[in-house]
Amino acid sequence: MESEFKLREEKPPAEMEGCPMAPDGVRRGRPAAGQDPVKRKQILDGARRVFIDMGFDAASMNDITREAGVSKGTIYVYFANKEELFEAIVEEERGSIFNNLYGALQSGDGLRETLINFGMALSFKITCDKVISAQRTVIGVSERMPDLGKRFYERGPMHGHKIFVDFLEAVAKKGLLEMKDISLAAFQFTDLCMAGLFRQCIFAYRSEPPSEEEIRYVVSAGVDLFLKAYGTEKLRRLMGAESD
Amino acid sequence: MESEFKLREEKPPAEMEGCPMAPDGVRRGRPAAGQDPVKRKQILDGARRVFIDMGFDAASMNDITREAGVSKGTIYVYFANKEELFEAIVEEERGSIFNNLYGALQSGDGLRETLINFGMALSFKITCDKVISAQRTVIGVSERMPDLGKRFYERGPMHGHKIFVDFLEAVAKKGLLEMKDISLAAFQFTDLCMAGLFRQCIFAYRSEPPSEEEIRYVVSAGVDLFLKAYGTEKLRRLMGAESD
Amino acid sequence: MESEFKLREEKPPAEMEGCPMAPDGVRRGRPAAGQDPVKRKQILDGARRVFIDMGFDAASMNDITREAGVSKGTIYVYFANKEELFEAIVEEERGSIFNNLYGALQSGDGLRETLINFGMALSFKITCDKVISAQRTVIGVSERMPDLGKRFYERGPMHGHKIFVDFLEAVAKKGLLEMKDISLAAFQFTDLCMAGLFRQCIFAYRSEPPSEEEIRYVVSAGVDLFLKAYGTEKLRRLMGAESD
Amino acid sequence: MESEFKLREEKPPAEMEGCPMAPDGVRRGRPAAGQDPVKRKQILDGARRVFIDMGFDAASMNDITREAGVSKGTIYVYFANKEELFEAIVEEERGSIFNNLYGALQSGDGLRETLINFGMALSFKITCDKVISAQRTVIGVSERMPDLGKRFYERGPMHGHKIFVDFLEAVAKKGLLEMKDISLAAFQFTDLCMAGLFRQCIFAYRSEPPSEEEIRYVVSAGVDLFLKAYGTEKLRRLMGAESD
DNA sequence: GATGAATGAGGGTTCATTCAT
DNA sequence: TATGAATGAACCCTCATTCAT
Repeated sequence: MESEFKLREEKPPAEMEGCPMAPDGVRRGRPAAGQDPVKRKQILDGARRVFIDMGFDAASMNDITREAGVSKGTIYVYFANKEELFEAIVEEERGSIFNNLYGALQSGDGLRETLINFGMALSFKITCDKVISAQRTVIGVSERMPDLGKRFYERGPMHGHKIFVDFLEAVAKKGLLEMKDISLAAFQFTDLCMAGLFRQCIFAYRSEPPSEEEIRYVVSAGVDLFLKAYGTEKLRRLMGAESD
Repeated sequence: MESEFKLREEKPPAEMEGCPMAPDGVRRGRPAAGQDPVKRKQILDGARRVFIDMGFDAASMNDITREAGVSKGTIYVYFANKEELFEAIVEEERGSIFNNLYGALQSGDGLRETLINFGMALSFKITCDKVISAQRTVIGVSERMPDLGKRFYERGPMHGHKIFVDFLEAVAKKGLLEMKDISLAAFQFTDLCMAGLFRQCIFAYRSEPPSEEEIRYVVSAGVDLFLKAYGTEKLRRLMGAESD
Repeated sequence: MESEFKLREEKPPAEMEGCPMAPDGVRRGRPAAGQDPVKRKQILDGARRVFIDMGFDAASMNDITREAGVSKGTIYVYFANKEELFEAIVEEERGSIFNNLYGALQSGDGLRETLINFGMALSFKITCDKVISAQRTVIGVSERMPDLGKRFYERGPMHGHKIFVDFLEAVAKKGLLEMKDISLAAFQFTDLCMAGLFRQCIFAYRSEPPSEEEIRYVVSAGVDLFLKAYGTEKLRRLMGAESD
Repeated sequence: MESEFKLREEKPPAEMEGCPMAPDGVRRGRPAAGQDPVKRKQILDGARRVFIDMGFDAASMNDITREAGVSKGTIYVYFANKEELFEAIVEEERGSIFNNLYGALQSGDGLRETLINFGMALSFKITCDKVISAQRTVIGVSERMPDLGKRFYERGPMHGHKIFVDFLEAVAKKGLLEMKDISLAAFQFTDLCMAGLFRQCIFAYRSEPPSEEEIRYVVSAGVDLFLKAYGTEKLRRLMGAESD
């Protein structure tokens, strides 16, 4: 991503002399082959829709061409082949799903409220239609492209897991939680927040994503269970005071 | 091919009723079109390997032909088209995964031991290579064939869920557990038993399935959490006595 | 055809000993392979429907199997291959179309009436749905199987043509008609009787065969033309007397 | 391939309007998908040979590919499927057969000569090898694609029929012919001109098309019959004067 | 640099024919 | 003898990729 902008600032290679360039040194006119970020975005936007709706194999480059509104040849300038384009899409999706998912952990609210907010944000995201489709697409190819799935999980859920582990550690330090295995506790928490929901959505057992109320219900129950199991006496005192 | 004769003497499966059969009850002669269970198994076995390795779209009927060792035309005698063959595979897989998964609930053991045994059986099954591959295959098509995914979940995980709910209800009646929402508690339990594992496996973050020790560790922690949250005073007394 | 009956009377070959045979020497039970006229008829009846409805190429042996109610193998006992079966059908159809078509020429009626009756029988036959379909089927393969088309025409229309020529010759001898080229006159007559109709039907320009009134109208006009051109003074006198 | 450039400078056919075109009116660059008239012609030429030689069903797209010298995919850029390609061929053939067939009616010659010339042109055309093959092809599918056959007849023979009816009407107005039913008379005329020939050719009873002499013989006889039946006294006077 | 027409291998499916039963 | 399951070539059509324009 950065390289796009970096390249703009490099001195143009010799064969580019004669290319239109304004006196301010900013190149106008055509970007180098495969370097126009607008076109790249156009391609990715079209490809995302197609790949996520149909899956990797059922998506055809023609479909993508049509959806993106660019020519076949152009796609192959920006991406070596279907697979690389797909990988770029997956990378992008991962970002758009998991970035900004952990902000809830930084509110200064009480622990229970924070956990509920975080749990809901997580559960909402993971079970919403768009994201379920994207995950299906990734899972669908993970047998043949395990590295792709692995990278998706590593930079997505696993990255978030670490953030959450840090959060729990901080809370533990404050003496509000007591967990023998914080990483495991973190996994337990996230899975409690989606109890039953993730698999129901990913297998299309549910045709609609869970409602906000349902998510709140499941997350609340999960948080309660979590706090009952890992909350310290100190936490209980604090919360008792709070609710008074 | 030789196995044909061996198998021929087995009891014919239920769906063969109505086929020509000699008075002695042993079927003679050639089975009806699409009815030879040996050939059918051959096809299903080949197709299973191919579908589960490659996914529905990437699997070609030629691959299946080759893998099954039958001719292209023969497959179309037994199955109307690729999709029906796929559905048969999914149905079969579902059966082989989820049947006999809930026997652990019927041991007369103590509650904790029973839950651990059940949780381990479940977690083992769901995260083993074969089953992960199968689930990927189903998930991969659930966008375009939601009914297939739905049926898989309904007759697989959801069916098991109900069995487990019945179990929990019985235990609750004995006064050992106290749950406001038994169904939710059941989902929490199963997800706690696979805490983190399912998604790590399904996304190929792990290249190996979890070891028995790891599963035991996760399940034990999950059971403890569950019992701490839902166990009654009576249960605690019983367990205390037990562990003395 | 005759061989069927002949074979019945032959001494059964050695390997037939033990076959059921009544004391009167007439074999009961199974006819020799490919010799049972009932089965043959069954096959031909099924094949006729299929071939005539779909044409040679679009007809599948499976369709015929189903329509005839006999097994694939049996068909190949009676007919070496699809083409031979087709030829048998065409032969049969030819017979059923053109046999008994020339009886009208033997009525003792007056010439005009006889010609009208004959023309109508001809025109009716050639333009009725069943026969149009059959002719399309034959014409459709006449490029690739010219002999088949040739034989159809030769033994069908051409045979009838000769009968009609004989008729016209007899009439000419009676001094009622005077034709320089009787064969040409015969062709002219038959084509006048179907003026426009044949091609309209064969190309499906008409979706319905012509009605009896239409045929009568066309045939009457054709006969009038024909008689005006080839009728002698004697004929005119006779007909004048008749209509008085 | 070289011819491409030669032809490129021809006036583009009507259906090319809207294609990118330089201000000088000469189209530059590559034609749009399915729009290159050279390639289209190449495909049609190949397909025509194959379809007309083998009939619709027996013709394979591979055969056409080979005959046309273009790749399979290319055909499908120009034509949606086999049937549409076939329809295009039939349409083309119809045009090439029936266009310019009625010019003979506009010579200023005497009636008899005009009719003979027209009748011969018609008879020649309809019975020549190429056209017989084409008609067989159309007839062969008219059972399953009646609309195609209907359109062929409507825009071909039926269109010509109307032109001929107009001609006869004009002649009748001049008092040279007297026909109660001009349309029927027109059909009678055309069928007299091919008396016996059309069916003999279409059924492959004749392996060779009729010679010019034969056609002249049949047509002359047909015209004579026609004029004898429908000619007025005035016509006879005119013709008598002419032949003196 | 961008285009999209062209490619031809390979997709799912059907078919005439054979031959073990 | 009659059967119909099995065959595998060939069917129509789609596809990722290339390269002349």
